Amino acid sequence: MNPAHILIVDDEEDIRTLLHYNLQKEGFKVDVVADGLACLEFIQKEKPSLILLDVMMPQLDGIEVCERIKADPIYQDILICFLTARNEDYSQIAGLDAGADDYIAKPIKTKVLLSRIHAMLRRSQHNKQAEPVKQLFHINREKYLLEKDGQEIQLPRKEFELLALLASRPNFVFKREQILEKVWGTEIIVGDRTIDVHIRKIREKIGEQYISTIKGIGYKFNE
Amino acid sequence: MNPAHILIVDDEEDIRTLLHYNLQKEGFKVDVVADGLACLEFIQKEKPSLILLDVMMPQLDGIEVCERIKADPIYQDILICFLTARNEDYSQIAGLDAGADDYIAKPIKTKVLLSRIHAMLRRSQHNKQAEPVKQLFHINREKYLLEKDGQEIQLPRKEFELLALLASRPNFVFKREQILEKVWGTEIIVGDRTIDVHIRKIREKIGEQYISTIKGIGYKFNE
DNA sequence: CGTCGTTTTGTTAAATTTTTCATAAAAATA
DNA sequence: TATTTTTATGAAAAATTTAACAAAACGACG
Repeated sequence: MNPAHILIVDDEEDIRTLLHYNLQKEGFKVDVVADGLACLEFIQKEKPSLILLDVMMPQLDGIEVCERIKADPIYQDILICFLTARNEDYSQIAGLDAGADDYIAKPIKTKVLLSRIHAMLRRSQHNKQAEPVKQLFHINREKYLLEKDGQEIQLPRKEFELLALLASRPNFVFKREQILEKVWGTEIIVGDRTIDVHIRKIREKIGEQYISTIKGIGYKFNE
Repeated sequence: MNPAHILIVDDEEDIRTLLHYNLQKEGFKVDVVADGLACLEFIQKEKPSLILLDVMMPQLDGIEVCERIKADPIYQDILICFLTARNEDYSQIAGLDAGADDYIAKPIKTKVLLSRIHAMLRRSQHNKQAEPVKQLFHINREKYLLEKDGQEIQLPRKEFELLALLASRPNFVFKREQILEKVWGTEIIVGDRTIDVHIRKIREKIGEQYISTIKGIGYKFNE
């Protein structure tokens, strides 16, 4: 099993360095960003298993970031752990209500940190095991291609993004608006037929059975 | 949904009283025992949703109790939250490694306590939904389908919305106007027969027994 | 500048969903 | 019981939504 991927978000240089060092030593894949906005940008490219999120940050605070992340179905399964100053009781409350999975009070003790991280990962592991775990279908973001029973299938960018979105949550029905927002963004306006056409092209390439239409709602990727 | 059932385990009279009072006020079903052994005996008779477990107790300490509980598969899904003195880092670690789901440091602040309890319950709620069908009837909004004794039933949009509305409050009689307002909205005007027809289609798909007609008023979903 | 692959749009056809209507059946009321 | 009101049913019309196709617009690249 791959090592868990942890993203550290904190505005203080010292903390970033300390956490980075300790977590890497423990064998985790670690990335670091300095503020909330960078965090949101990061997860669009890569999806970490867990985010250590400082609450008190300039610009966009941790609570806000957490709410935005948890609001998006694609990111539901990213674990979020707040880092809070010891007496910020309010933050603790708001944070957990914002959907965080845990929080750790500063100053951070390494042993506690590691223990709680392991506990969180174990918990989420537990949840995942309930789901069927077969993947004969793998989206390779780096090479921009799709690996399906050994063969590699090339897809143009938009088709790739669309398929990647659907496949990111098998069986979840993505509404057309959601698809437009995720794949095209809010600025670019394209007609409704555009989605259909891309779906058809994808179906031509990977087979009909993987994507089904939910009429009046949208599309979903079948497990 | 029934209120969560919480068991308090602490050897200090004051703490027991305080927690009991606050949790009961919040609407939980609360029970109290004074030591680890009593706790183990209690859960053989009744299965609480969550145990607040003091770590430092004479005879059998919290860690030990926790390990024993989590060792038994029947009790896996009981949430355990430790109550620990603020600086017992060792306990925190050992406790989480023993399988606890969270811990709260003493002195306990009521707001923090409640928030964390709610967070834990919410998490476990979440997990349960991921698990294979427990309820024999579940409206799955994400997959946009109905799960009934293991099988998944697809419904067109209007039928789905209508069923979801009725099922959202079993045994509650929805008036026709209410149904129109909720499912169709106030702008769209449709004839009265439309509701009947949809009800019929739903009945065809899920069986007669789930929806009954209250003549002159509306419909209800039977539990 | 032209070519090629990608992306978007518009049109028409097909499929499905939603609504209406006429009539039968059931229940409530007088 | 007769009458009235309300709901169930079946069939068909209307509306909506998606698929399929063809063609235009776009963009990268030699």
